[in-house]
Amino acid sequence: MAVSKKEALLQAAKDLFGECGYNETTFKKIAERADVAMGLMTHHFGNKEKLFLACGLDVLENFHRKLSEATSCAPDGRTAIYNYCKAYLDFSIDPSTNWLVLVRCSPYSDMKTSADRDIMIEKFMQIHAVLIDAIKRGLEDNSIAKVDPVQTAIIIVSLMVGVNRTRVLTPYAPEHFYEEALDFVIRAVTPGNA
Amino acid sequence: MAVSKKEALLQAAKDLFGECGYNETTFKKIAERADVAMGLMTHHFGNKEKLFLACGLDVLENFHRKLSEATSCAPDGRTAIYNYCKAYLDFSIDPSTNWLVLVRCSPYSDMKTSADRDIMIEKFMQIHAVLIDAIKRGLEDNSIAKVDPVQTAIIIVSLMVGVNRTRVLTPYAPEHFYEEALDFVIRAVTPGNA
Amino acid sequence: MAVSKKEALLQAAKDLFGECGYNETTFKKIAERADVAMGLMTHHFGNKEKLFLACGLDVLENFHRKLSEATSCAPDGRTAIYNYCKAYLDFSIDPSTNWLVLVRCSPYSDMKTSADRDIMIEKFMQIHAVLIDAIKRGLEDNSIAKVDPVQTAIIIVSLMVGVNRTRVLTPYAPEHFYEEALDFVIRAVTPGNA
Amino acid sequence: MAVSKKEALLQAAKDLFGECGYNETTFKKIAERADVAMGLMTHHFGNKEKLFLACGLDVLENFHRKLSEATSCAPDGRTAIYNYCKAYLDFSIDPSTNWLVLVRCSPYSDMKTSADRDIMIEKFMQIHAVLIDAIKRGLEDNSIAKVDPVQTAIIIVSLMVGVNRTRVLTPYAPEHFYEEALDFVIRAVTPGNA
DNA sequence: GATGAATGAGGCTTCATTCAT
DNA sequence: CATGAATGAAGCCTCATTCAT
Repeated sequence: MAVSKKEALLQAAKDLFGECGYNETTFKKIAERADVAMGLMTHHFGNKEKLFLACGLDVLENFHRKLSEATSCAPDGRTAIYNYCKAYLDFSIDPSTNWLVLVRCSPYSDMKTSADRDIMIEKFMQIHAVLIDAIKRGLEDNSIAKVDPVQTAIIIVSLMVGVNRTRVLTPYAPEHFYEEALDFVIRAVTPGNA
Repeated sequence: MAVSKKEALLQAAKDLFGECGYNETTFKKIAERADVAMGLMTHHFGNKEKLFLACGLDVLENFHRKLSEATSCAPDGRTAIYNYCKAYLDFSIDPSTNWLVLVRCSPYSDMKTSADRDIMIEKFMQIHAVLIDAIKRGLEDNSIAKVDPVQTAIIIVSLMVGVNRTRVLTPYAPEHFYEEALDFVIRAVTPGNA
Repeated sequence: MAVSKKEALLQAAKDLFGECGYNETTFKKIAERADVAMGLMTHHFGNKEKLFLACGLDVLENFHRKLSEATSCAPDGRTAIYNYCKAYLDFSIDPSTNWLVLVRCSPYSDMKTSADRDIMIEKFMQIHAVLIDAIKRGLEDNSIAKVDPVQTAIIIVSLMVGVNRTRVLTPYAPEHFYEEALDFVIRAVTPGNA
Repeated sequence: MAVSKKEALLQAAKDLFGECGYNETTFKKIAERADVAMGLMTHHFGNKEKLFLACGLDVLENFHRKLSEATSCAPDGRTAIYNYCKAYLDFSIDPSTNWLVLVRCSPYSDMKTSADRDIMIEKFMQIHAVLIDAIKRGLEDNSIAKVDPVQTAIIIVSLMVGVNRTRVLTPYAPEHFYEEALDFVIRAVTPGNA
């Protein structure tokens, strides 16, 4: 068998959570798409929330890797920030990443078990950490203005969250919206602008 | 009776949609909190989605009014933009506004009827329009840099969306986060920074 | 309507719990026998355990009334004890009393919620109390031997439990088994036998 | 390996049937406690009911042996009866005997296959037979009153059933309850009391 | 307008049992 | 003998919605 049934299940779940959101994604839909029995889900993942957690973490891990790669190859801090944002936005519109899982489902609302939520929160922290490092690097090599790394990182990530939601959830995003957003970020951190 | 049963119902619904999200908010919970019969819900509002629509529009109308007031009293365009963002963020953390209705429930996921969704989208457009006007004013009175009003408005709103989600849904927001975000916006539109 | 649907539901549940035991009695079976929708069960009784509690208490209340009547009309304590045991055994083989609910289902095993179990335990205590009072009466009017009323009551009830189970659950009970059991009890409490 | 996997399975099953009852005891729980694979269950025992039968018979065989030993060493019939009851009650509160298997699970409700049930019933008959023999012995050596051996045996066993249930399932049993019950039995069979 | 009993489809989950390895 | 992934029927319960009063 090319992929195990467990993998097929996880992929089907990622697809459906991203397409339909948490509540509209039913065990039946997942089982049908993965072509396995319904009971296999609780067998492998325990329950719906744990399955969602597995999906979310899977996406976040790939995301984290992409962001790390993008920043580590940058020649300076400012470029690292740019690369981070670019990688973020690219990832968010690449259908193969199942990014929508994290947009259509809310780790903060759909996960009722606080232990599971904490795992997710921890993973998100790592995403922030990559950007914080990039900003610190920029401060050291003087490629960006003097800003507070943590505050700035969270604002930039928030901007990414916002523009991404605007693009994938609403009809308001104009052409070249992502490019503009990248400009906006760089403008805000470039020395001489503060 | 001070408030009509219909009003009590709408208020209970706004509270619960904001607290629990769309799916976890049931007719029974709403009826109990409003202390009315379940059947009164469909009687007055038709169905759950229409009730949610009524809640969302109610919040959005108050939101729109607040934003309009905030921009109209500004002495110049740049201040209008600042006031807009300030009013946005203030509104979002004022419990009496039931803002969470729009955060915990997604007009894009929870509303299955496209007609209802269109009404909501139209209302959101008006929110954007207020900021676009403020930016145009800033371009005319030269209080801001030369930017594309629509692009910039959507990016700023996206930033508001992002920082708001960070603040009300996650544990990542540091102290003075909203103030920093306001600075970030002003920095990005002030002439000489572009 | 002669009987309300809620009453029909309770009766069907009593019948089925007695016939099939707790686990083999399903919502579907009950709903079908009562000819109502499945959802009406949780609407009226909350959940399966609460429904079972309602059944058990209903049977126990009738039981308690029968035992009280039987003892109160006795001319002396010894007869009161006899009447109690007779009423107990008669009740246990009268199909219209739904006694089997308490034999086929175990209030001690099938009720997972301790609050519910406590309610049941309390009700059983009242059953014991009736016999304790009869024994005390016998001690006062000297119609029985000097025995400890509580100890003796619990042993007699235990005997009732045992002979009842033997009769309704096993194939071992010979003819006139209940009469023999009554003799056995009276023999053990009659003065001059101790 | 000290114990075979089959033995480990049987022991785990006896423990769990006694702790949780028939329905709450799942193959998964048993397999986990015995630390063997689930599939080994059906492999060795066929199905759940057969496994339960094996557990019940195992307990009953030990029980039968204990009762036989207790009566055979008695100097007279009355003592044999006493020893029987004492052994019964001692067995019922010795955790190592897994007696609870026969209390928490009902051979009459939980075994749907009548063939299996018949095997169990037959085994229970042997339990009765031991007491019937003791009573007959008492009639022969005049250590007890003139009673019908079968009737009396079944009543005494019923009493054992009842007091045992009172002790292990309910909170009603007072101190020295078992001693009192033994007295009660002896009082009822001692000559001069009838 | 107002009530809440009644409906029934559908969701998540459990679990004995099978079977390929 | 041993494993545990896989199955699928069935259970309990939820809940928006209807309707007679």
